[in-house]
Amino acid sequence: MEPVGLRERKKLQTREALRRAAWALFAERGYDATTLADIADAAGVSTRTIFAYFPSKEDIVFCEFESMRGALAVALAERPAGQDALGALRDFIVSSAHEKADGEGIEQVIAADETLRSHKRARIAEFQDIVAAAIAEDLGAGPDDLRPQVAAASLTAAFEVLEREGGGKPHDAADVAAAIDPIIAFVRAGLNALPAG
Amino acid sequence: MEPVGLRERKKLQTREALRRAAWALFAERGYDATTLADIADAAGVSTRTIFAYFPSKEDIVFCEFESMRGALAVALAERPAGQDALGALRDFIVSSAHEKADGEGIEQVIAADETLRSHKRARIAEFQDIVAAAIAEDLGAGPDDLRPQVAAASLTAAFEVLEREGGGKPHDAADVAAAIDPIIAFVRAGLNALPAG
DNA sequence: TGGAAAAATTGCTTTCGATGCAGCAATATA
DNA sequence: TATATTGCTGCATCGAAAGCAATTTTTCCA
Repeated sequence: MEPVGLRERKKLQTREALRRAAWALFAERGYDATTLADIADAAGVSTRTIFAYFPSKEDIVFCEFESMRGALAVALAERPAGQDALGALRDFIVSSAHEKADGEGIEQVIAADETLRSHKRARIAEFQDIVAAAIAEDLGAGPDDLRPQVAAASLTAAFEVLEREGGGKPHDAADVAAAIDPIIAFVRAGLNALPAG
Repeated sequence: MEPVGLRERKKLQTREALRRAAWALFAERGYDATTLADIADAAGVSTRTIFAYFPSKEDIVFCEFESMRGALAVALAERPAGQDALGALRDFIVSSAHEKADGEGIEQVIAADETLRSHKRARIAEFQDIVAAAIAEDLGAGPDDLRPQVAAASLTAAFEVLEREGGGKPHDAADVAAAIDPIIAFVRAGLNALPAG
C-alpha cells in the first residue's frame, strides 16, 4: 500500500535538502543575496536540478503554503455540524498559530523583502476561494452571489493587516485568538448587512 | 512660472512615447511576448534608456497608478464637511469609473496575465494607507487602533473582487454605484461591530 | 540475474530583465 | 563662446528561467 520505492524516497530527500539549504541561506544572507547556484551547491545538486523540484526561486520560499491550503480545505470541510465557516476558520488559524513558530526564520526572510511580502499576500489570496466556497455553503448562496467572495477577501486582507501590524511575534494562541476574534466579528456584521444576491 | 525648458519637454515626450509604444505592443502581442528591445525600437530609443524612465518593465504597465493615488488622496482630503471617508471613497470610485474607459486596452492586458493581475492587487493595496488614514481621522482612532487598517484592507480586497467578477466591462456609473454601495455598507456595518482599540 | 525501459540529473546554450560604467551628445548656464 | 549638466547610448555582466541532448540512476520484467 505504501511502496514508496527508493526513487520517491530520494526525491523527497533531495527536495528537503534543497528547501532546507535555501531557507538557511536566505536567513543568513537574505533572499536576493542568495543565488540558485549557492543553493545548488549547498544541497549537493546542480543548478539545473532545482527546477525539477521548484518552478521558481520564489516557490522555494512559499512551498509550505500549498499544504497549508490543503489543511484549511480539510478543516473547513470537516468542521463540526454546529459550526459555521467563519468559526471553523477562526479555530484553524488559532490552532495553526503555535506551529508557525518555525525555527527556520522563513517568516523573517519574507518580512525583510518587499517583493516577497507582496507575493505572500498573493499566495494568501489563493485561500480566498476555499473560504468563499465554505461561506457560500453556509449562506446557501448561488454562484452570482458575491457575498462569500467579498467576505473571504475581507478576511484574508484583514488577516494580512494583523500579521503586518502584529510584528510577527505574538505566536501565543491566546494572543492570536484575541486578535482574530474582532476580525471575525467584523466580517459577520458586514455579512449581515449585505442583501443576498 | 513654468519655464519647462526644452529638456524637460523632451523627457516628457520620450516617456509618453515609451508608454504608448509599450501599451500598444502589450495589447497587440501580450505582455510576455513583448521584450524591452521591442519597446525601445518602437519608441526610437535604446533599451538602456528605458530604465531611465521606468524602474522595471512592469512599471510601464502600472505607471498611471501613482497619479491615481494622488487623486484619491486629494479627494479624501478635500471631501465636503458632512461626508465621511467611506462616502468620499465611494464618490471617487464612481466618478473615476467613466475615465477608466481607456481605449488603450491596458486593463485587458493586465487581465490576461496572472502575474500582472496579482501585482495589480499589490498596487491597489498601496492605496490602503491613504484610506486608512482618512478613516482613522473619522473615527478619531489612535495609531494602535487597527480598525482603520482592517476596514481599508477589506475595502480594497472587496473592490478587487468586484472588478474580477464584474468581468471588467460594466463601466457605466450607475452600474458601478450599484456594485460599490453594498461594499461600503458591508464595511460600515463591520466597523460598527468593532470595538475601539 | 541481466538487460531493456523509464526517469532523474546534469551541462550546455540561449533568452530576457536588470544594473554598473564610461564615453559621447545635447542642453543649459554664465 | 566656453563650460558645466544632464541625458543617451553601447557594452559588459549578472541572475533567473527554459529547452535540449547526453549521461547516470532506478525500476521492472523476462
